[in-house]
Amino acid sequence: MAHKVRHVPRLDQDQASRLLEAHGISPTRQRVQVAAVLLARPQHLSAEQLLRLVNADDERVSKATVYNTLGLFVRKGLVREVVVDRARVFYDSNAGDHHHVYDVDDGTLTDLDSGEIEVNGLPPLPADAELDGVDIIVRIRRKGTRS
Amino acid sequence: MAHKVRHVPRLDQDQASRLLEAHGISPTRQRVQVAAVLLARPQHLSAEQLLRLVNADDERVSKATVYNTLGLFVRKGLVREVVVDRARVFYDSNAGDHHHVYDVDDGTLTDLDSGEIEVNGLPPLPADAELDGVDIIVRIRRKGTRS
DNA sequence: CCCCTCTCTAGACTAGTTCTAAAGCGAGTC
DNA sequence: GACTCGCTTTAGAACTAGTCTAGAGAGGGG
Repeated sequence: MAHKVRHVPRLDQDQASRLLEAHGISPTRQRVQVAAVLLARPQHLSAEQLLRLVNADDERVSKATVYNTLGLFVRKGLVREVVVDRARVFYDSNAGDHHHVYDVDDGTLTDLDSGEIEVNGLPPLPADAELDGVDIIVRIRRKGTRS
Repeated sequence: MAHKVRHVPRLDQDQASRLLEAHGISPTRQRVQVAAVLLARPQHLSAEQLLRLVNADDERVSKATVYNTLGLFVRKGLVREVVVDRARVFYDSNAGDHHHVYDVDDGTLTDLDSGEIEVNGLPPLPADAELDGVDIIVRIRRKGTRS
């Protein structure tokens, strides 16, 4: 049992570093770890899941750093924040233009390619405002779970 | 200073009661108070704002009751819950089909008539699922506030 | 008047997130 | 190599929105 096992899929460090730099983020050890886990594949993770996953192997990144890092990644456009309900914020490793289907009953979030959906008739914005994004969340429920 | 002043716009009690009953909610004193304030006009209030407003005059409704009552109103379709960001859940006195513009900088929420906006290409749902709703939030930012 | 059910309440509790103050790190300079 | 400066990370405390609990109240039959 002495060999090192990685339980969590990760990008390799160089690849993660390059992604950070490409977004103007200086690649510290901790940021690279967080990015390596979150960006390993298309997925939606909460801050806490990510904290657990990052520290699941030998790494050590503090809670505060995970939160700071996620905030930074979002501001820099590397990942996307998806707010689905009161108690659930997900970080989406796919920052591209797409929307989500949220299953209210089991809490899962699924991507919706933005090619599949189309929005027309967005109103003109106030002159001093600019568009930050359009979030569409399609909420579904298992049949018969209405109160 | 001895006269009773109502600082907060409210529906009259009978009207509020009737609205509750029409949605299958038994009109207790507390529920009527909450409804009278929230439904007085089209608006978006957080649970805490509502708690303060309801108790601003002579009324007394506890925090737990305000939360329970809002949850009930949402389940019964009397009001709508709008989740815009991590720390902000609004209750919308307009439960009809419409969407929202959220100003990221000042935290205000504005209605978008659903006639103005149109969504096409919603994917087919899984067989055992039904649509709970489609939320569209257009996020705007004052120019030059990008980090 | 009693009982049963539903509702309300204060206040304790929880979870998720942010804050704080101190320590660590790394890139340039001498 | 040692010094400095600014940025980053850290542990843990603090904060906040919301939920839970256990007991009190209210109202409608019978």
